[in-house]
Amino acid sequence: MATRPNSTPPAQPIDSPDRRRLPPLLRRAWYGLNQAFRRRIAGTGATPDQFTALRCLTEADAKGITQGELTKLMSSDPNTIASLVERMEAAGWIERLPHEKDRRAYRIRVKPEGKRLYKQLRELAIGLQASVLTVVPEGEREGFLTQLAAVADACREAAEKSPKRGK
Amino acid sequence: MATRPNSTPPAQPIDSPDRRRLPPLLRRAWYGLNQAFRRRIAGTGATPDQFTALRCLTEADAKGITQGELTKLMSSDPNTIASLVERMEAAGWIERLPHEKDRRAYRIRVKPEGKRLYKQLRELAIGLQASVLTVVPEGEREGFLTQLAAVADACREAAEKSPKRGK
DNA sequence: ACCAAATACTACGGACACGTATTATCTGCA
DNA sequence: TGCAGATAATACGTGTCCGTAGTATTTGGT
Repeated sequence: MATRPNSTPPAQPIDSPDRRRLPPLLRRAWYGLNQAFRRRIAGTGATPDQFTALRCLTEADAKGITQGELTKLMSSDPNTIASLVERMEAAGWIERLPHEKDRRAYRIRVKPEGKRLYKQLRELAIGLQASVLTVVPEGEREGFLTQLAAVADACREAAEKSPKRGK
Repeated sequence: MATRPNSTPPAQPIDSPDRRRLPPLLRRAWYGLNQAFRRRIAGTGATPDQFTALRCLTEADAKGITQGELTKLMSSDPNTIASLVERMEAAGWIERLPHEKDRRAYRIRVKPEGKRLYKQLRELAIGLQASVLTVVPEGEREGFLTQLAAVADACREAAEKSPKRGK
C-alpha cells in the first residue's frame, strides 16, 4: 500500500480525489489556518476575526472608518460586523464616535488598549503565515498568491452575481 | 493612477497590500465561494455545509461512515458535525444506524431523498467551481491546486501542532 | 422644497465553528 | 482479569455568518 516517503505525513494518498478540488481545499486551508491561529492567541482573549478587524482598522485608520467600510475590508456582512464591533467596544479595544458628516454612521477608532493588543497578535500572525507559506517554494510564492487573489476576486464576483433577492 | 487593463474589474488597485497576504486572500476566497454557493442553492433548502456532508458521505459510502470519520473528511469539529447530522436526519436526508462493532458510534447512511438532493446540488457546485477556476490559466491550474493542497495541509498541521490544552 | 430610492445601522433568528465538560464504550497493558 | 487512558457522542455556551425586516438619515431628481 503506497509506501509513502517519510516526510510530513499526508492525511490521504496523493491521488485522493479531494486533493484536486477547489472547494474542499479552500475549506481545509481556511479552517486549518483559523484554528491554528485561534489556538495560538487563545491566551489573549481575542478571536481571529477580532484580529482581522483590528488589522483593517489599524491600516486604514486616520480618523476611523465606518462599519460599512469595515464590512467591505473584511469581506464580511453588515450584521456580522455589527455584533463583532459591539463585543470589541465592550472589551474596550475600540470606540464608536459619531460621524461628522453622516448621522447614520459611526467612526470606529482603535483605543490604546486595542493597539497594544494588535501589536501582540500581529507577531503571532506573522509567524504563522510565514511558517505556512514555506511549503510553497520561494520562487513560486508570488505567482501562487497572484493566482489565489484572482480566484478570490472571482469568488466574490460570483457571490455578487447571485444576490439574495432574485436576479 | 494605474490604468488597469480592461479585464475583470479588481476591487482594489493591484498593489494594495492585501493582495499579497495569505490570510485575507483565503478569507475572501472562502467566504465569497460559500456565499455564492449558498445563494445558488437557497431554493433547495440545503446549506453549503450540508452539501459538503452529502458529498463526503456519498463518496465514502459503502456501509456508511461514523460521525468521527465525517468530522475528519470535512476538516471540521465533532460538535459541529453532531448538530449538522442532527438537522440532516430531521430533514430526512440521512439516517443513523447502530454501528455493528462499536456501540458508541453510528453508521450514517444517505437516504434516497438525500441522494436525489445531492445530485441536484452537485450540478450547481460543479458549475460554480468551473466558472471560478477559469480565472487561472488552463496550463497553471494543476500547479495552483497542488500548491493550494500543500498550503491546506500545512494549515491543518499547524492547527494540530497547537492543541487546545496547553502545549 | 419635496419625496422616492438608496444607504448605515439595528433587531431577530437559524446554522456553523469550536472550546469545555460529561457519559458510554473500547483498548492496551500489567 | 482489571483498570487507567483513549475514543464516539452529547450537552452547553460564546462567537461568527448571513438572511429578512425595520428605523433613521442622506441623496437624487423634479
